[in-house]
Amino acid sequence: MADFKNEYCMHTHTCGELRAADVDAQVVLTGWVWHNRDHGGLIFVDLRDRDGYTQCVFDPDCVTADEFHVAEHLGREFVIEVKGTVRARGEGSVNPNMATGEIEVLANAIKVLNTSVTPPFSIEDGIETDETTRMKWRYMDLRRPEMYKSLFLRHTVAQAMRGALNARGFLEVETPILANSTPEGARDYIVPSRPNPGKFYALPQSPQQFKQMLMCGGIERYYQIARCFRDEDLRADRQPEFTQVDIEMSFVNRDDVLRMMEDVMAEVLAAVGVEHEFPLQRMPWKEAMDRFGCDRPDTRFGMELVELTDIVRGCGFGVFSKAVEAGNIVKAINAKGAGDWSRGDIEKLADVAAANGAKGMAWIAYTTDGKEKSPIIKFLGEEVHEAIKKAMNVEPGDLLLFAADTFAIANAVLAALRLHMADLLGIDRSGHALLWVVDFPMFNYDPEEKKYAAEHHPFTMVPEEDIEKIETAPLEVGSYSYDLVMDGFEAGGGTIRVHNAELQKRILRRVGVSEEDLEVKFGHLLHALELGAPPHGGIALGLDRLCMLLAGKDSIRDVIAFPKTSSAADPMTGAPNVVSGRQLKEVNLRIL
RNA sequence: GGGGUGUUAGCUCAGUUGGUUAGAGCGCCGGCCUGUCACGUCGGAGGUCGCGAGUUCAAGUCUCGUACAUCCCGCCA
Repeated sequence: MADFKNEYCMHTHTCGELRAADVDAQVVLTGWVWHNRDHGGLIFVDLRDRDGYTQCVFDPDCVTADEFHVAEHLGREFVIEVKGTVRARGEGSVNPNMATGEIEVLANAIKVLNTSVTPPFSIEDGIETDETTRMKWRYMDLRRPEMYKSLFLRHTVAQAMRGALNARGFLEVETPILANSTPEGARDYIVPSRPNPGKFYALPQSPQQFKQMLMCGGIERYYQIARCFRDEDLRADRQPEFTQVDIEMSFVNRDDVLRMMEDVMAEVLAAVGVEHEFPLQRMPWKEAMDRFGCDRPDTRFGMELVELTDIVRGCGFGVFSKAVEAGNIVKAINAKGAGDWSRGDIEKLADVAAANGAKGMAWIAYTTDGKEKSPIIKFLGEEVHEAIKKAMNVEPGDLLLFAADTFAIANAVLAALRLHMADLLGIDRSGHALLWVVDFPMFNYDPEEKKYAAEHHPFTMVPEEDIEKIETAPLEVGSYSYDLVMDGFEAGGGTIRVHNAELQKRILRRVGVSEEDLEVKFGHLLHALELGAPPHGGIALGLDRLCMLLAGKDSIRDVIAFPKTSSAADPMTGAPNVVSGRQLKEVNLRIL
């Protein structure tokens, strides 16, 4: 119900707020015609606005013949103004399914403010209309109550963020959209500079460098609800432009940032009516990988990964024993309840494994009537099989799925299978689970490019005792990094930053930055660190993902007013589009 | 860049082994109807089967290509 005054507008009430207490009131409603039920001598019109809908009744005794004729010919989505009297509905005609179902408005005047052609789809919740159609007429899609609800939730989250951060001394500061290309990282969106022929801006992938500069500028506590841009392929949870709640603080350590974020999140969740325990669990990255196979575990259900490398070492099944010999790992999950599945259904799971890089997928099924099915039991040997059953806590009705591969692939495969099986088995994943994943390794190694890369980013502080290993044992270097994980999604991530110029140079060299680029690309940062940069750190939250999860949607498109399709296009406006030859010439560009 | 699924009326979909005039529900248009709320009821209109080739006596249906959407892998510090 509206919680603001109906002022500065044509109506006296919204379509969602009239109640029995308003009976006999003279009211003016405005809105869209939702459903029109013409009974010949009596017409019911459900009038809808963002706040709800109200039944308006047209009786020929109460309006002029002309006005009754108008009411007879109202089409869907006509925009009208109705003046009338609130009256209680008669016995038996109260509608308990609608908020305003106790009353109706007996019209004594109607004015058509605008007509409408037939809408391209029904303005209702739960429609299964193709997304291209919804996006082409996005303004019609937005009239659906659930879309308004999602945008309202997003507004509530954003305002709660602002309120919580404002109360803690954070300044909202805007940083440039016309920025510089980001060294490494995602592909940039680039913008030609007219006064600088041949030179380009890049839209920011995040305000990372600017917020560090703000700390160097003595702002001490900054936040921004910042649009970020990455020219990479889309996913259900990835759009080319998206929104981060970007936060940075000076004179803090990791624990300070995490506690601050927990306090802010507690206020945000309270604002949208979600309960969660605080402080949040802090799970080391290694533990997340071991138990869930990924760095953003959905901890709302079990089916955890179990490492069997030592058990199958030297066993008779070559796929396992050779993997162990090669220094790889063997892990498995126990999908309880799938033991009676057909061989065909189980083999289909290998597609999921293959899509994530597995060369095959071994399995053992234990039927509820005590039988064992598997292509591999005969190779394992009794002793090894028994050890596996014990390690996996096997009972009748269980299905074991195995991965034998590198650390990265085996974990990725089982992490995907775990989520896939949870879906197929209908495992309850309602509610929300937030946790921190901490202690990411500072570097990872890309064997194809034969180089080290930063796991988070190269501005991340490493623990004092690991600094000497940057050159000697980079994979053993830890980091002050943290991800906020919610329901299996990375809802945010951050680090304590390097504030020492020499250390920053060592890290940048480690990830392959040349001496020349140290000056050209990172000179401003390195100079800032030499000029009294305070210890600082921060975090960025993915506002779209957070709202998607809180709204219970499967895609961030449902919490973005005007999202892009998978080809990064907007069917409504037609963007992107060609530009004139004159425009190209002005920015010194020629299309190849 | 790769894989899966899909594209038939305004919307959501069905369409058998390749075979007569491509169907349904909703919506739309018209008639009737004074208590409905997914109103009811009678009648009607509405199709480049995404696009382009090919096979065939014959293609919505088979083959190839292509576009777009959607999910995933790569990618996303």
